[in-house]
Amino acid sequence: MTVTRGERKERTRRAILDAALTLCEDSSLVALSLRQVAKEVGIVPTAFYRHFDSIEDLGLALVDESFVSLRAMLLDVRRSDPAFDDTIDSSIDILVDHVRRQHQHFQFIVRERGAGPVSVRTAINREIELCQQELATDLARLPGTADWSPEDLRILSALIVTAMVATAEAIVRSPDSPEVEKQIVEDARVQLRMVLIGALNWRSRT
Amino acid sequence: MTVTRGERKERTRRAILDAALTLCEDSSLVALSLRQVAKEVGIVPTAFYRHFDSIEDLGLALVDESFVSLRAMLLDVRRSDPAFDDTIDSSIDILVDHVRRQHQHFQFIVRERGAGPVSVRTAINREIELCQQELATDLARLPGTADWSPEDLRILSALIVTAMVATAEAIVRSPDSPEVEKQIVEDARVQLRMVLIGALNWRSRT
DNA sequence: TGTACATCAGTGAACGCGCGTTCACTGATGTAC
DNA sequence: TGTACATCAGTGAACGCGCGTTCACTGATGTAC
Repeated sequence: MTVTRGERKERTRRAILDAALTLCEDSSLVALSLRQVAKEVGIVPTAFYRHFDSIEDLGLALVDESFVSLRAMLLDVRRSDPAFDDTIDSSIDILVDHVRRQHQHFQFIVRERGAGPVSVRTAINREIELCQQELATDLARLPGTADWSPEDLRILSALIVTAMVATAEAIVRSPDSPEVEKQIVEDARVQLRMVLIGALNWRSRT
Repeated sequence: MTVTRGERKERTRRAILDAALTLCEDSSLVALSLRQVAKEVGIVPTAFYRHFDSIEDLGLALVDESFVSLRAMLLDVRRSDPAFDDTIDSSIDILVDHVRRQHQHFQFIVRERGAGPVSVRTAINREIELCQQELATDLARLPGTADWSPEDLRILSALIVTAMVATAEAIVRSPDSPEVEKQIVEDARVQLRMVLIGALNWRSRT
């Protein structure tokens, strides 16, 4: 006995998750059928139920998994902490690198956030809100934001997250052309600089 | 004869478009069936074909229609042209007013942009790109941007469009609570101010 | 104005297909003794 | 170590249902004379 029953089950579960992510590259979870997933994995449709209650349940598992990889990225960003101006470049580099390597996860998040089953949408939006809050506490440590109100930190954080999500979306959507991607990344750098220049010239009103 | 055959046909077509928009409030076009639409309208499924080739074809018609109302909004924004600081407030007021009144169109655009059939996604992204270009030429007329490069105008325009789309998304997604909406609108104002302050302190490098 | 014919939006039956879900099952893996 | 039993991931047949699409049709509206 080289592999246990538990290991085999875990492998099939993994294959189901991967198949769903792959099938979701072209369309949304709401257009995905249990039978399509089973066929892609190479199991009989009823075997699906040994692992998930429904496609929606599978979707929630994919949300968890996707945010694990996104949080790993945010941890990388937080760890790198050089001089101010480099922070922008290195943060974006880390984002782009993760989007490229985990493009299925990012694509899943950005698409299902608006289009998925209600429970999946809710779960994703809650996670993104948490990311915004974490970013806000990070921003509070930046020089120049000492006297900001929590409100303004929250608003700036939301703006940055929106811009970065849009950047990730653009990369994921763009054809695999290095030039196009380079342009998107360069645009993101400039946008983030504009936002931070605005922020540093911003007078908190409370 | 009070109504002509052409008028009757137009009414049914209108009813199909409205039914599709209503059914798309909860889910995406890719999860919408021809039979659901027909049932909602009160016609037999086959009658659908007198008006559209497919759900995808119907989707493209909805894209056209949605951007007609969005362009009407942009025209309103462009018309109102008072002092600089009021421009932000009045522009956002106009946006919010349109989102509230045409919320089906806005919801359709933001959801199907990422989740719709490929042709629908492509059509929406092309239209949004046009809006960005138009905004860029508007921004060029603002005081302080005279020496900007076309590149930087384009990038700023993209950032503003991203932030406004996110605002529209948040309004459409939020419960019909006046307080929540007020908060979203206030956040959008602050974000736009931050961005423009950043922009005016931005030195174009070409 | 009246009649005979053409148009065409909407009808209703029928089709084959993929769907989610049920159920009793198989046989390899795991466990107790 | 060997045997007898339990577990359970995956099987395969079957179900009723909604799907897109075909086809021949109806009957009110429109047009030509």
